[in-house]
Amino acid sequence: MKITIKDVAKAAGVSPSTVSRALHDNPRISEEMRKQIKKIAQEMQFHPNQMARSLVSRRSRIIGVVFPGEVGESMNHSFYPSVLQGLGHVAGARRYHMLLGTGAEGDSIAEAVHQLSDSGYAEGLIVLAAEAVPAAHTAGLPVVTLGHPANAENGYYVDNDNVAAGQAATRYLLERGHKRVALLGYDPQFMVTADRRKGYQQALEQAGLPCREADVVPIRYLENTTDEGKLRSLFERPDRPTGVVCMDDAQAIALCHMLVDMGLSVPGDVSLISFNDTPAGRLNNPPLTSINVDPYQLGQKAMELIIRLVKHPETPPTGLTIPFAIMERDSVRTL
Amino acid sequence: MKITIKDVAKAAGVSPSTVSRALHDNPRISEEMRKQIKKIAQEMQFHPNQMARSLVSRRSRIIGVVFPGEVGESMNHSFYPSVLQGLGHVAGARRYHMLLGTGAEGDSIAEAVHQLSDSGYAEGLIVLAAEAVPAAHTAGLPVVTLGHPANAENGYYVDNDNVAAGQAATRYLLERGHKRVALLGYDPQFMVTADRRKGYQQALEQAGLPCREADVVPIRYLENTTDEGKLRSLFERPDRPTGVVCMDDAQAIALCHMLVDMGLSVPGDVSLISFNDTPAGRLNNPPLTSINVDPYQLGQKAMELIIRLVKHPETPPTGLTIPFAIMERDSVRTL
DNA sequence: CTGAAAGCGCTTACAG
DNA sequence: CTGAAAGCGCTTACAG
Repeated sequence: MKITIKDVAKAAGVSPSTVSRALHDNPRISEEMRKQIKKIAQEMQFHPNQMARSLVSRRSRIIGVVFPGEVGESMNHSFYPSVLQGLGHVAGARRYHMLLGTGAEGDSIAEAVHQLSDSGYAEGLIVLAAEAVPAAHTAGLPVVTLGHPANAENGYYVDNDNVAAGQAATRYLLERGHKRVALLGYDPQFMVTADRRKGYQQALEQAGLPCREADVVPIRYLENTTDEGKLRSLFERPDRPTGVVCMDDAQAIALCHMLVDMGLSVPGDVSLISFNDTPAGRLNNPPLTSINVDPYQLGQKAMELIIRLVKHPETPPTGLTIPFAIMERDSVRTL
Repeated sequence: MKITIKDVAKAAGVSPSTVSRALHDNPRISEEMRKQIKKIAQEMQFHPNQMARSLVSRRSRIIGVVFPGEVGESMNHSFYPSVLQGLGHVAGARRYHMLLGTGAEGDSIAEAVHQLSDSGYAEGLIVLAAEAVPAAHTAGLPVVTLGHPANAENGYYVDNDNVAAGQAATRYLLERGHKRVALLGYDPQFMVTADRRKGYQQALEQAGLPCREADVVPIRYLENTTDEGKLRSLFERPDRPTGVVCMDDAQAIALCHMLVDMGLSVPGDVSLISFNDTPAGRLNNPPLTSINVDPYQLGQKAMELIIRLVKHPETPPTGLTIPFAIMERDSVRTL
């Protein structure tokens, strides 16, 4: 039923070897033979069986991709879709495929990695999280992570310089006359926010400003009412922050709503700068000044790196840093 | 280097056939032998080569998934991430993998389908769009689409009853005293919006209300200023609509901004009901009354259907309808 | 209950 | 320039 290389060989009156070579543009085949065979293969709608091909070549042209959290969950973040787009474009251009780390409900990222490497299909893995991936789990597959792992020297990764970004965001506010700026969304569990916090502190120090414990609000989402209470009280104080650096547009938007609800105006009373430059942030009122971390390029570079890596496993550890840009809009006021 | 079934056989002092059978829990192997072999395999960290396995079994346990538009692009829509989550959960539970339709910049959905089926890895395809997929492109692979194809009788698909949904949304407004309701976001290119429009018209007719051409605004996004102009003029008229059905929360949010900008209040002057029940819609001020089409379940059912289909290709054409629900919030006022 | 053999569909030295 | 043969790593009738 399914047509094989033998069928083509028979139809062309040659051996399977010759067909194989013709299809691969092996130079040791006469020009006309090659054309002839290709034409026949085309007519017969022959598609070489990838399984067989991969079995001998040891190359599947498949890269496994694992997302943090549950599959799709992280997708809601606008950051990941852009990353995926970057990954997809270079994968497509290089004729590679992406295999998704699926996983039953509640599976951890380690399990997804495990499952993907065990599948035996992927030649390499892209892990969209900086958490160290236990080498034992990757079954020897090369891995590139998005975000630098704890021991950056030994890893393959693509990342922003998040301490520089945190510093830049903070400085942006300081340079516009803000003396008390808060940091919203710090989560010690995530390297990204830890790095940005570091930059935040540096900027404060360099400006000779104190770094108050109460000013960094270590929450991730505003859903939690306890946390919202903490936030509210921060802005109820007479010496409230006049500027805040938010880890994500979504937080900034929620904060906006809260402030307006409290009778405070943005940027009239409080200026906001955040991260990720999302569509929602652009649609916000006021449109958010936000740092674009170039997720598309992060994705591109990650895919390029893993492809290089599967082809040349001896590639020395590599860390790529993608530049970020402050997108100036209307949520920051100069004092 | 990479350890094979032969190595395990040698270590266990049996033939490869026996190892294979033990690993597959073939009943014709003694209990102790099975355990023994499994233990050894485990210790040796043996992972059977999937390529070889698939080559003989003709089963890859891989389902190809193609998204509309460019890879990742559609992900920004919150609808697709949820679908993906549904797909991923059942795939994971059934030990299936998902292969993404990648594609170079600007590739069409047809090309993605083509590329995926040509890859030879996928046993079946899920196409997240209702556009008819030319059979010629699928190379005989079973396909399930999200959204009913033009000729629903012959297809395999999962969908909402979008005419009922359009009708329900419209009726929701009519029942609350609205006499003139507009429809925003109609795009003849998409079956979904065409179906909803049909439902909108039915609701109007059933209420004995006229269906004015000017009241259906056939645009997709509000980015386009010309379109915004058209919209504005619609609401500048004294007999402006008091209610509008939006195809998506994002449009409703943008419309909200526009109305506020025009000095109109939501829901004071204009009531809004939209589709997709997104996080952004919930965070909007006011929170949006929106129809949840249950994308997660759409994904689950689609994956279940394709898996059934690859196992039993003789399954007769099947169309699954997923129920929707109106999530009542604060963007609709009773007149 | 277990093994030897054939085969899945391709590729690639090895001969010629 | 082309073909016959061996082999990629597994599975599965076929014997015993």
